[in-house]
Amino acid sequence: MSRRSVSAKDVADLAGVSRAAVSRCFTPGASVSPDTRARILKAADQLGYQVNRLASGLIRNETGLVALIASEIATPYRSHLLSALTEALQQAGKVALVINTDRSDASVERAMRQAISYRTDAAIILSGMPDQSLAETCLRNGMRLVLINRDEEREGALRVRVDDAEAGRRAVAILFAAGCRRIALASSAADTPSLRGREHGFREAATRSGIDWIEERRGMTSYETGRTLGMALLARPDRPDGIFCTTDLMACGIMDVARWRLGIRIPEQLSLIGFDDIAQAGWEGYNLTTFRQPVDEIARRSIDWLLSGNGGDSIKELAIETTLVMRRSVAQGVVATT
Amino acid sequence: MSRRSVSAKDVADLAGVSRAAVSRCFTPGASVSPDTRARILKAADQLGYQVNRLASGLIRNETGLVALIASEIATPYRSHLLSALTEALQQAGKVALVINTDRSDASVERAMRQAISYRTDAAIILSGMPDQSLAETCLRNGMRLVLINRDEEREGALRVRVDDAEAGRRAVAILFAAGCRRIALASSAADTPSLRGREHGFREAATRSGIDWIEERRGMTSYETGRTLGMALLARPDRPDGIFCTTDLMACGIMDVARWRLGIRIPEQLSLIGFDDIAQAGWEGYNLTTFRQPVDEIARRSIDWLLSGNGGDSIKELAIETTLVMRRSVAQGVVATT
DNA sequence: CTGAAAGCGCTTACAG
DNA sequence: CTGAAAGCGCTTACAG
Repeated sequence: MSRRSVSAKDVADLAGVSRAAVSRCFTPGASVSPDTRARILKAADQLGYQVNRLASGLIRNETGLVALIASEIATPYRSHLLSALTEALQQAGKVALVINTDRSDASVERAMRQAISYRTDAAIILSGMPDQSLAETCLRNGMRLVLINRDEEREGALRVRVDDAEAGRRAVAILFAAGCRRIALASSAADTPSLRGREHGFREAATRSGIDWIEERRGMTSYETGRTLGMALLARPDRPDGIFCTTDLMACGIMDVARWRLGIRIPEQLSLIGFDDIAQAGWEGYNLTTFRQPVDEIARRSIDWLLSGNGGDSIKELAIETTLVMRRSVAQGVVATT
Repeated sequence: MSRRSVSAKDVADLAGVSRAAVSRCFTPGASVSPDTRARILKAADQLGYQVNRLASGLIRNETGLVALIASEIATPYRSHLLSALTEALQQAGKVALVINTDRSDASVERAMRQAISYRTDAAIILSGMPDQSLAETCLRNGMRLVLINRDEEREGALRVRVDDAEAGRRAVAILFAAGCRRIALASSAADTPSLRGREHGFREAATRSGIDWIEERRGMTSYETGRTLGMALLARPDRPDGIFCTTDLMACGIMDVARWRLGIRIPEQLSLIGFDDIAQAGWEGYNLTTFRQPVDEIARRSIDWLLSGNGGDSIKELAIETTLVMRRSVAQGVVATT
């Protein structure tokens, strides 16, 4: 705020060269003689010179900034994904601008405008959805768009999708094979694309199998909601003996309520399957069987796409596969299912 | 990358005014007649104009960017703090540039250079420490510096400290009051200022009280380390009946190993106290008595300081108090201690 | 209130 | 290989 920082001009003066030479010295692949390069580098080091990315972004039309737009970023799954994304971005020489939203359309819109303001090279959206016109504005400005676990498509954007429905279907098969005869779907009322997919797959397979099933959907995706869900599902006389919970975080809540409040033994009296494979699912206190989202792969492939020029016919959809992580929250059934 | 985005010139042309007028229209407090303002706003909206913060940052010498430098950002405590900081920053009209480090000096240095490159208004450092000269470079450039839970001071930077040692001392008193007669300190080998403070307080109080105590320090601060610590401390015949663990995350590991591997009942056979009050500490499966770090307060006060001009004699240190959260991991002792 | 002009720090053809 | 010059999109005195 007070003093201005050292500029290329300062370095040029000290090294006895032109400003252009200094610029070239810091531009990969530009031609500078070894001698002047050495002089410039020395002067730069002496002065503590750091190229001003604001100015260079302005004329090169590439800032190195990538916006990460998400809600509930302190949540285990989200923070893991954010961390992977940030890391992958850094590997690629970019830097993450993280913008918190409250999942309302208005806040997503505000976030997108921020991204435009800073002329980020791309925006990766993990929650909510910008409307079509705003997305077009971004694309028109040359900004690339990645939508993670979103439903709708946006012309020119990359959609990253996980096989949610398939997981829901497999969960039913696993519970059935474990000997469960009355199963339940537990989910939040958040109504996001991912949740919908998992719910849909479950319902489809459960209905088709003819097995006795119920469902419960409440609140937002949180541990607390899991507890509510657990009480609603397990405090009744005809309680289910198997539950597929659309999120590990909620599954932890269900498990705790079952175990500590209702005295239900897991997996002997209740089989439970989650989704995400957050760190806690692997903790000894939970040992939750779940579907793992390959967070690092999602991050890596998203960033790869971002970096791979904007070829007109580049891929528009990335299908990511989850993998089943068998732990100890499902009863040993008659048949081992994978 | 392809096309350039719409600029103030475009808006000016459409509205039939000068570029300066457009600029003023988006500068709070600048004088524009209601009539021209309306025309400009209309044109801007039509064109989808968004002020270029790169350019404005360049001349105003204020970018609105704040760097958040931290390692292990997917960890419960860190992600919570990061989330609070991001949120507070947004409330203040700033935006967070988050930079991941691996806690090595080199990576912190790289992060700081990034921050300088983007001319962030400030940098908030949660892990590691930049060397003096680099910190001075930042300060000289008018960048403000906040050090959270760091030891050393940097002239002109704000240090935010939590009463770590006091917590360590109180933990000893609580364990003693709970009837524990052989207590242990469990910590990671990470050797960060916060950990050192908590360890120091514990040792001091334990030694002074004359109670029988041991300690174990291993690995990095993680759940897994907690399990290792638990095995080391609890699988021995003369195992402690009370443990103060410097981090909730590790305490969860200790608790799980005690309960599920060694069959030790908590709190009947073992009292456990953690630190941080991460979400999991409040989960029914853990119910961990711990010291809460007021994350939102830390974030809010740090940002307040950032915003409050750089008055020469502004405060340089912020002492934050933790509060004891009594849950159910400590045995009911003779006396209730708070 | 409003516009013309200068300037922030950079990069990039264009000559030499 | 190197420098002079133009220009990126903005803001801010300076006149009017």
